[in-house]
Amino acid sequence: MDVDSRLLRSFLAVAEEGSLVRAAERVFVSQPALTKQIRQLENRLGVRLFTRSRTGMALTDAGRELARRAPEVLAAWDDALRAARAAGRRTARVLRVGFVASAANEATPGIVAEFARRRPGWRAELRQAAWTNPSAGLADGEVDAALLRLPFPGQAALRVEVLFSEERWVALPSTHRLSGRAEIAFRELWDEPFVAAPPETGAWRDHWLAADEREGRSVRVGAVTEQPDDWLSAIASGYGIALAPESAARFYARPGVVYRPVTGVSPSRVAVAWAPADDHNPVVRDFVRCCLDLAGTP
Amino acid sequence: MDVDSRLLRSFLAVAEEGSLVRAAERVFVSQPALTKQIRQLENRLGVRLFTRSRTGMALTDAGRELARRAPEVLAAWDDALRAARAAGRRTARVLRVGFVASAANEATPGIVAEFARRRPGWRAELRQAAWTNPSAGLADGEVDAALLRLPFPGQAALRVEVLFSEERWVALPSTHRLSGRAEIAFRELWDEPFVAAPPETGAWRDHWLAADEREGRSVRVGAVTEQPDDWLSAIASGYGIALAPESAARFYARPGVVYRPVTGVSPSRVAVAWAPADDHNPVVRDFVRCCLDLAGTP
DNA sequence: CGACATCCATTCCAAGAGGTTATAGAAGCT
DNA sequence: AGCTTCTATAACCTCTTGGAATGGATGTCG
Repeated sequence: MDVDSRLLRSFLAVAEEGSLVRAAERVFVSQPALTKQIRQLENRLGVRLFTRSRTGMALTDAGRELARRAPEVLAAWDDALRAARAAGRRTARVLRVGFVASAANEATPGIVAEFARRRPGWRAELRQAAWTNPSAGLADGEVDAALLRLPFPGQAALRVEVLFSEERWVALPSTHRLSGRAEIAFRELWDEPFVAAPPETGAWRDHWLAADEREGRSVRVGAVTEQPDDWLSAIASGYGIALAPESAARFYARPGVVYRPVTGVSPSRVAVAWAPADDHNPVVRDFVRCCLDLAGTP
Repeated sequence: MDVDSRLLRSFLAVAEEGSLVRAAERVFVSQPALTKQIRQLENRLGVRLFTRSRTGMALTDAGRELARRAPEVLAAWDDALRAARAAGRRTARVLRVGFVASAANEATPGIVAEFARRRPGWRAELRQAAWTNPSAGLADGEVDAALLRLPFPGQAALRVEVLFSEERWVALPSTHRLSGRAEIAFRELWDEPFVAAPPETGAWRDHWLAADEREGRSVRVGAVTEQPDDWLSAIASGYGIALAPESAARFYARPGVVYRPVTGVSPSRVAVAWAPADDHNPVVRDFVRCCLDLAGTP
């Protein structure tokens, strides 16, 4: 009765999409591969899970039953694996800290050092997350704590402590007509194309487009990027401009890109976040303490 | 984070046995295969699950955590698959009925026919179970109902209705010194070697050895078999004798084996059993009804 | 003290699972 | 009729996985 959990995930994707083609691209495999996976699952169960037709794949009774139960099974599964990993980290005395690129700043090395001082024997392991993962792996248990920019999707389900605020500047190609200005009013940028984060990052994307500080005007998106490198390239190549924390001017300097202060946009806030399950985890608490203590003293 | 459930089962086996070699034979794979499976699981989790030594495999903290959670995850998994299968059978209008070989009798075809009459469109599917599976697949959800001999292991967790009683006879090799007798007292057989069911069948095995009707004397086991064919062969070859229901004389006649009435042993009881979860399942209830109605009328 | 037994790890090889691309086939839509 | 949009199939390739044999380390026993 052994089934790879990937089969169940594929099954759920097909069940939810109602189509092999759509599910295939969601799960990042080809459509024939999915066809085979589903058939394999059906054979192993000895039960038809879908009725096929030109209009797509519709669940049978058996399929509906499986689709009803599969999510919690997969969740329990992931939980167990996560718990094992966490236990391993505990004995190895490693605290995993995720961060999104833009949250890196001058205080970070100090925080890590201070943590090592307060927790002898422990080590903070930093892992950078792509922008498609706006909670930096906290939401799915990949890390124990995260340094983030607010707001981010899933924020409500996590504990968050704001560390400091930082002005938002704008990153321009050096060839841009405004690149010579010492300071720019945000309203001058309303009609510029922007380099944006992927749509699935929701509120986070909107924040960096300052979507709600444009007095209702819509945003022109000139490019979508997932990583700092691509982001810088896109700006340098003139696909668009972008808001960025002031510190990006130091951390993400690159020929062809200039950073200028912007007036008329709210500042950005950097925070440390952790899972509610770790509220009483002394190691996580210590790390958060370090962050708060060092936030103001770069 | 996809993991084949087989990996988890292997992991549990190693965790429980504390040894790759022993776990390997329990899971029916070679030891190198298990070595690889465990390492694969560890790599995928990024955590050591065992500390290796010549004395065996000892769980790490992470391993202990996983071992603690894995069983219920696997159970939930199996439950979900079982539920899907059951749903499929429901729409296909198939009732699966397990039976152990010795419970087959003259009434069985009548029961199936009567069930088909009462539930038009439905079909009872009979599946014979090996003696190593004394609940005939009911305990693990393979079947919806089962025809069994009492007592059997796991009986307490199931619903049971006795259908009828039947005398126990003895099956002897035709060359046996007592084979000419028309009737035999059980005490005359106390010192004979018996052909027995595998040890894991517990109370069921003891019942057919009449272990508690020997006034304390221990049983000599001449052979262990798992299937009727082997059982008959073992008797015919003189490895031992065995108690059997009277109807076996008709259902399992074979040259070289004779059946004789025995006095001094209690009769055997045939029952229909089902899972408590199906208490209100009208189809199962109907089937049970058919069994009860036809039990007395071969 | 040497032969042996008992672990787990490693190597090599064969078989199979599972993926991809290309294509077929069915059926609605314009 | 031609086009689109589904799923199914075929052909091919790669990588995984399991088995047998073997190695290495370490107790154990005569």
